[in-house]
Amino acid sequence: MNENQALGAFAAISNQTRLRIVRMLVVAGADGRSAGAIAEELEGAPPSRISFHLSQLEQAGLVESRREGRSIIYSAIFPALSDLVAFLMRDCCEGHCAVCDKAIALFAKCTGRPTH
Amino acid sequence: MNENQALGAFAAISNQTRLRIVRMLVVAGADGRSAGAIAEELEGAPPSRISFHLSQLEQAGLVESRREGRSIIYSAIFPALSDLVAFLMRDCCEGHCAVCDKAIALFAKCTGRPTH
DNA sequence: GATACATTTCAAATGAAGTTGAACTATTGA
DNA sequence: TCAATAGTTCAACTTCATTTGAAATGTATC
Repeated sequence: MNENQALGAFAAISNQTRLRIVRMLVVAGADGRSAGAIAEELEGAPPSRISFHLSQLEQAGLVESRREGRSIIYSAIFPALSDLVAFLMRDCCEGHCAVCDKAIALFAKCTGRPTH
Repeated sequence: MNENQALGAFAAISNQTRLRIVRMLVVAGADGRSAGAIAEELEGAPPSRISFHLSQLEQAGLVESRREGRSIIYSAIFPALSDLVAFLMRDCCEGHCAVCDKAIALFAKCTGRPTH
C-alpha cells in the first residue's frame, strides 16, 4: 500500500456514512450485503446517496460488488483493510514501536483476544 | 476513542500535507519540530498553509504545540496514534480477527520486528 | 413484451476544505 | 524602543465533496 492508496482509504473512512458501511460489511463477512439492505440499516438515506458512498468505497479499494439477481451485493475487501491497518502501524511506528505495542494491547483489551 | 474522534483523525490524515507532517513528527519524537522546520521540509508551502494544516492536526488531537522562544514546536501525540490504530483494528476485526492478525504480521514484516 | 423492482447515473444545488497573500501578534536582541 | 524573526489569523477565492430528486439501466416475473 502506497501513500496515495492510504490517502484514498483514509478519505473514504473519514465520512460517517461510509465508516458505518465499512463496519456493516466487515460484520457481514464474505456473504456481503445488498445495497438495499445497507440503505435500510442506514435508515432515511435515499438510494442515490448510498450508491454514491458505496462507489466511493469501491474506488478506494475497500469494498467490492457483484450482481446477484437484481440486487447488487457489496462486501469488504479484507486484505485491503489489513493493509491499511499495517500502513498506519508502520507509519506511526517509524522509530516509535511503543505506539504499535500499545495499539496491539488496546486491541486485545477491546476484543478480549490474547495478543500474539 | 469514539466514532467522532476517529472520523476527525481519519479526515486529518487523509490529506497529503498532513499525513507527511504526522510522519515527520513521529520520526521527530518527543522533541518535536518547529513550524518553520516543518515548512522547510515541505518545501514550497507558504507559512499560512502549514499553519492551517498544523491547526487541523491539533484540532484532530493528533498533534500538540508549545512555544519555545519565538518558535512554536509541534509534536505528535503518541497515545492518540495508538488509539487510532486500535480503533481501526477493532473496527475492522469485528468478527474477523484474521484481518488484524494479518495486519500485525504485515507490520512485523515491514519493520523487521518480531510479532508478540 | 409489459410491469415492477433494485440500483445507478446525472445535473443542479449546497456546503466544506484548501490555498493565497496581506495584515497581525509575539518574542528576541541590538 | 526599533527592527528582525517566527508564526498565526483573516478574508477572498477556488476547488472538491455531499446531497437531492429525476431519469436511466439492468433483471426478474407475469
